[in-house]
Amino acid sequence: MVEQTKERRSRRSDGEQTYAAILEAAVRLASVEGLSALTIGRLAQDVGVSKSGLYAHFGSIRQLQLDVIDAARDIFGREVFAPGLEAEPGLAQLEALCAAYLSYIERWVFPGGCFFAGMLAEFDARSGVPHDAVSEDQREWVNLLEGIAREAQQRGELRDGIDLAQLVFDVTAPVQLANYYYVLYRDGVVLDQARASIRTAIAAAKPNGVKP
Amino acid sequence: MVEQTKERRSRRSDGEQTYAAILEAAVRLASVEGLSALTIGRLAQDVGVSKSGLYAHFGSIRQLQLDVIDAARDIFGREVFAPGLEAEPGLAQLEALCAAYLSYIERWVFPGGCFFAGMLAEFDARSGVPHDAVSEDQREWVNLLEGIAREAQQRGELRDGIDLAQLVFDVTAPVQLANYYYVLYRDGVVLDQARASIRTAIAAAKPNGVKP
DNA sequence: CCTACCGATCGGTAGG
DNA sequence: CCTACCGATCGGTAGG
Repeated sequence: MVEQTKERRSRRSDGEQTYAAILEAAVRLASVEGLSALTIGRLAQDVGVSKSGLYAHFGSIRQLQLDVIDAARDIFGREVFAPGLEAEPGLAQLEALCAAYLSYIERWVFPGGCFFAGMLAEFDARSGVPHDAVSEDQREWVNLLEGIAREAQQRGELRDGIDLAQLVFDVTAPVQLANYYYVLYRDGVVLDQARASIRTAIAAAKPNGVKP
Repeated sequence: MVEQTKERRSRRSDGEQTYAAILEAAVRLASVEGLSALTIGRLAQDVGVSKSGLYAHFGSIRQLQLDVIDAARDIFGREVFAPGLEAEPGLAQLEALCAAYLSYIERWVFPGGCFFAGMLAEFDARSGVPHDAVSEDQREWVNLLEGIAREAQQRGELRDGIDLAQLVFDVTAPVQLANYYYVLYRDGVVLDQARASIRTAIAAAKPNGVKP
């Protein structure tokens, strides 16, 4: 009896399935127009439910925004962190993470480009919960990359006296700019420019690399 | 008589003065919260006029947005282009423009960081008039810098076979990321990282510089 | 999950 | 420049 009920419900619009469908639509909308442009009314119309239907799932627009951020984090983890971290720890992993990021941009995982690059620009100058979430997410990226750079250093893959934070900045800047310009112009040249920039920064960090 | 009338009007809220005050408030609001967050009602309350008072000046929210963009362009020209272009044509000018940009960020010319970096992220994925304006403004920046790099090349300041577009990308990426991170964390370290990044890129472009 | 509703605010207009 | 208004949409709630 119980199983039958479950089956019947999941064949239609099961609660979880609806929730996932709503979140996916919300993430896509927020990635293109910003989290601030995400309204209950528009989203309800997009998904084909009533406004109060959305309130049953999220309770408030703030909670919806938080759930959207969490959903985007899952996607980023799956599409960038996971493949990037499969590489050998050390410089190879730093390169792999940058490559995974550029691939994620190139494959239009989000229709508006990197969700978190969008959030960064949308909330950097404001205060509040989304600003703090952006702040944490950027710290997480930088801290992860600095940890990987430190691992590379301990493995002797870096020349003496290198500034790890500077190295992370030097690979983050090109991937970030590539994201905005790729979305704006939809021209892959900028991805190649970012790749060249990263190659140069990593080559310059190696012991036998050119010293600036 | 005419002069007296002019004087009396300018002592109060002259039309031009009101227009300028409205635009300044609008530019500041848009720089922090985005051009999409700029509403007639909020702006009217901020400035202390009625909504229809704003319509007398701008006619529509779209026109207000265009006027805001134009006002921001003037400020950018005065604060970045003008001081940057005072340097000697060639590599010195490329360096000076980047330095002027970072100074403009550091001095909080706009309370939300670089107005056009904000616009880039807000409208890169949308279509419409603001998107096209963003597109033109970014092209203008890149074209100006590429022209300066070409001038440097003709003066023999660059090594053979250098990719001018790549050089421009390599100095634009750090200033762009520095803007977002400086607004987010309000920590000048990121400005120094951008300066170091630019120094390296320009040094590597010189004939006697290190070749990657 | 739905319909039906709330006050507030949106862009914009009429008339002065 | 103002008051007074328009229909549409906002986030959210009541009651089912």
